[in-house]
Amino acid sequence: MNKYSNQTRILTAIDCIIFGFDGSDYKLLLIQRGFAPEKEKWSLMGGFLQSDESLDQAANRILKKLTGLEDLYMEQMHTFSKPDRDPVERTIAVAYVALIDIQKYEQQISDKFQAHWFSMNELPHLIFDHEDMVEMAKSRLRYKAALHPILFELLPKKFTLPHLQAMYESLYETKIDKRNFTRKVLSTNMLIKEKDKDKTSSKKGAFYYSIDESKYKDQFQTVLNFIPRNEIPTANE
Amino acid sequence: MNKYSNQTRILTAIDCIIFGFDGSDYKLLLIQRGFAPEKEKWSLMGGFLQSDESLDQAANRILKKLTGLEDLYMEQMHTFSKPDRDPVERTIAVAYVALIDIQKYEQQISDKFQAHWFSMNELPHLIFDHEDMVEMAKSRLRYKAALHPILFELLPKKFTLPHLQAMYESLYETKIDKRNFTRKVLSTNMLIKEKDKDKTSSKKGAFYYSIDESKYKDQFQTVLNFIPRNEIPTANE
DNA sequence: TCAAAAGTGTTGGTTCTACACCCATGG
DNA sequence: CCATGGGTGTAGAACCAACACTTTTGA
Repeated sequence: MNKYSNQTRILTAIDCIIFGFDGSDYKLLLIQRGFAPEKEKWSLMGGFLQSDESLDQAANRILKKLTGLEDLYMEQMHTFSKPDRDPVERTIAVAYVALIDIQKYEQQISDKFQAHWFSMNELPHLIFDHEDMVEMAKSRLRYKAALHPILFELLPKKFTLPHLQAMYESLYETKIDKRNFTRKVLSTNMLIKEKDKDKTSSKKGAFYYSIDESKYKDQFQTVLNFIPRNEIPTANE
Repeated sequence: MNKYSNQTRILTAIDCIIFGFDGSDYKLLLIQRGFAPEKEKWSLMGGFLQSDESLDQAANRILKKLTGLEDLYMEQMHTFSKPDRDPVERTIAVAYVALIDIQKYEQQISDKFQAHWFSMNELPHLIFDHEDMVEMAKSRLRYKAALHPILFELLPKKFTLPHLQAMYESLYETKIDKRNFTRKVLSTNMLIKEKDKDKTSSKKGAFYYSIDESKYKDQFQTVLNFIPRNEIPTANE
């Protein structure tokens, strides 16, 4: 097999920005780095691309190893490449964004790995350019969630309308009228009303809803409008 | 300097999908590959990432070398990584999308390089996974252009409203009502009406317009609606 | 003089936002 | 029995899509 000559071969890392929502705050799943440099500092979950796998495979491998979870919503976000971004050795990093249901994660594993959920507004300092990655991921999430029902990936199987609304209000740091919000959300027909109620946050209790998976998939790419127009953010990057 | 051990170091390529619009058709700028394998086959403009540059720098370097153009609209799209995508040697490829004004390109160079504009619907076979890249780029362009005034990057300094409308109609393969279209476009205040007319495509002639750069930049990230709702495509990827 | 493309307003339907009160219940 | 959060309808404004005729002028 011929080879390209006189070209630079470098390391490719994969870093995962993992979002969760606990009912009132957005969270990021971070780990304490187990090796030098920056040992014990907090970082995104990451690893190196191996010779026989694609980036998607690598991202799934890494996420499974560190959280035990598979088949998550995950997509490639951006490749970071400043020559000095890793002081050890030239490395480019492909950032992936995953959205996961915190409850599922907590059932799956507890502290097998030194992973920890941090509130978005109480993040520790992160190594390398991981803070840049997080910023871009937040901005992309805000952009995308304004147009597509992507935040549903963060929800547990059963959730309430107030829970859903809190998720949008928190992401956009705004208040939304609950009558308008309910009407818009239900008009998509993506939600199925359950018979039971969540009584943990009020005496009256709020009905649970679940996702109608087939309608959800159909409509995933359609452009929605859950957020009032003037709250739509100023796009990605 | 310590190094990470036992990790795979691989080549990183940059490939550029370069869109143009000639007044009636979308075009892609392709080159005939000058080295084996697949010598003389058509391919996207590409090159390898060097040790001292970022991906953005590399993409600009490659584009300048091959077209002579600088300061183009260009953004990173996606990183392709199937292990066997390049039969010579494991290589990941970061695809960039550029939008350029064909007229500017034609002034700048002619055939210094074996580059050629192909109509989107008459593309030759491309090497490796370049056809996948083109498909993704088309789909992303359709998605993004439905929401942001990004197609303006394809226009010459002076253009007419029928020209602009043809650009949208061609991308979405649809007819748009010219009264509604004109009203929407002008209501953004991004266009400046010139005093002269383009008489090449009608006897009456159509007034030239140009971009109000500052308003364009302000509004680049706002969500527009030039395309009727039911023509908006089904999103990226 | 006529063919061919440019330019221009209105109306009806839909969608959006703003807004306030009653309901159910656990304590 | 009352405090707390859940649930629901309407009206006015804004926006959108559909629609047809007049203008200009080179050939």
